[in-house]
Amino acid sequence: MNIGTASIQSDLPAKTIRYYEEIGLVSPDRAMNGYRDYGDADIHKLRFIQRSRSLGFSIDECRQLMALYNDRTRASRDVKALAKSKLADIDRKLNELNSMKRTLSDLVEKCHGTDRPDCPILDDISGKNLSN
Amino acid sequence: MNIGTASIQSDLPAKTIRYYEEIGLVSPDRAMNGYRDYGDADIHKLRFIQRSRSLGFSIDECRQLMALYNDRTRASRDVKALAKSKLADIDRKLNELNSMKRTLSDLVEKCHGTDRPDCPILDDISGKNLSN
DNA sequence: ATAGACCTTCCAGTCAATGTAAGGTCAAGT
DNA sequence: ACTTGACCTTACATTGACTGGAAGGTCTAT
Repeated sequence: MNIGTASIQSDLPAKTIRYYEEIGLVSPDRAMNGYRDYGDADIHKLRFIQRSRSLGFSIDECRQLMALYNDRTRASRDVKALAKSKLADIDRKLNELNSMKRTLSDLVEKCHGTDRPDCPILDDISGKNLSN
Repeated sequence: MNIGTASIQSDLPAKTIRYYEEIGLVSPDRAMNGYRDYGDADIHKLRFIQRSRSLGFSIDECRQLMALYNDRTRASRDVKALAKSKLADIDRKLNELNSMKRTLSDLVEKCHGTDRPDCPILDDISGKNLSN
C-alpha cells in the first residue's frame, strides 16, 4: 500500500513516516515506480510507534521496541528481558497518568462550575496546603 | 530555593527549568543576587509539567494546564471545562498505555525465555495473524 | 492529453530542549 | 583576606524529532 494509505492507517503524517524510514525505524519495500509499498506488518509497527511516541517514549526506546519485532535471531531470553523492562516503564507511566488524573479530577469535582471566579481547589493545588 | 534544588525536587534539568521560564511557563522570584528563587508552588507546577511532558502532553497543553493553576480571575466554569477536556485526553492515554501493555505482556508471557531464537509471539505481533 | 491527486527527493525551518563558554556569587578552609 | 570549588548568571550554538515548501515524476479519470 502507498504512503498515503499507510498514513491514514497508522495515524501518522506521511512526512513523519518518511522520516522514520530515514532514521531506519521502518523500511518498506519499493514498488517498480519507486513508490514506498507498506505491508500489514509495517502498518502494525507504525501504529505501535505512533502510540509509543504519543505516550512519551523516545525514538531510541521505539528502536528498542522495534528490535522486539525485527530481530528474529536474537535470543528470546533477551527479547523477554527487554519487554519486561519496557513493561516496567509502562507501569510507571500508568501510575503517573493516574496521579495526574486524580489531581485534575479533584479540580473538576471541587470547583463549583459556576461563573464565580473563586475556586477552592486552586489554592490547594498551587501549594498552600502542600503535603509533599 | 535555588535552581539546583528545584531541579532535584522537580526531576527536571536546571537548563530545562530556565527554558520553561524563558517561554513563560513558570516564572520564579529573583533573590537580590539575581539568582532564581523557587517556592513550593513553583516546584509543584514544575513537577506537574515534568509528568505531563513525560506522558506526551505538548508544551502548549502544559500551558493550558498551568492556566488552571495561575488564572484566578478565570471563571471556574472555564477551569472546569478545560480540566474535563484534559481528563478525556488522560483517559485516552490510559487506554493506549494499557493496549501497549497488553501487547508486551503477551510477548513476555508467550516467549519461553530460553536461548532458543524462535519466539512464537513475534510472528503474531508482526502481523501474520492481524486482527485489527 | 491534460487536470488533479498522488508520489519522489532535497533543503530549510521549527519546537523543545541541551551543550558550551565566559563570567558572577557563595560557603568553607587556610 | 584569599582562594578553591560548587553553585549561579546570560548568550549563543547544536541536537532530535519532526514539519513545510519547492521542483518534479506518476497515476487515474475525463
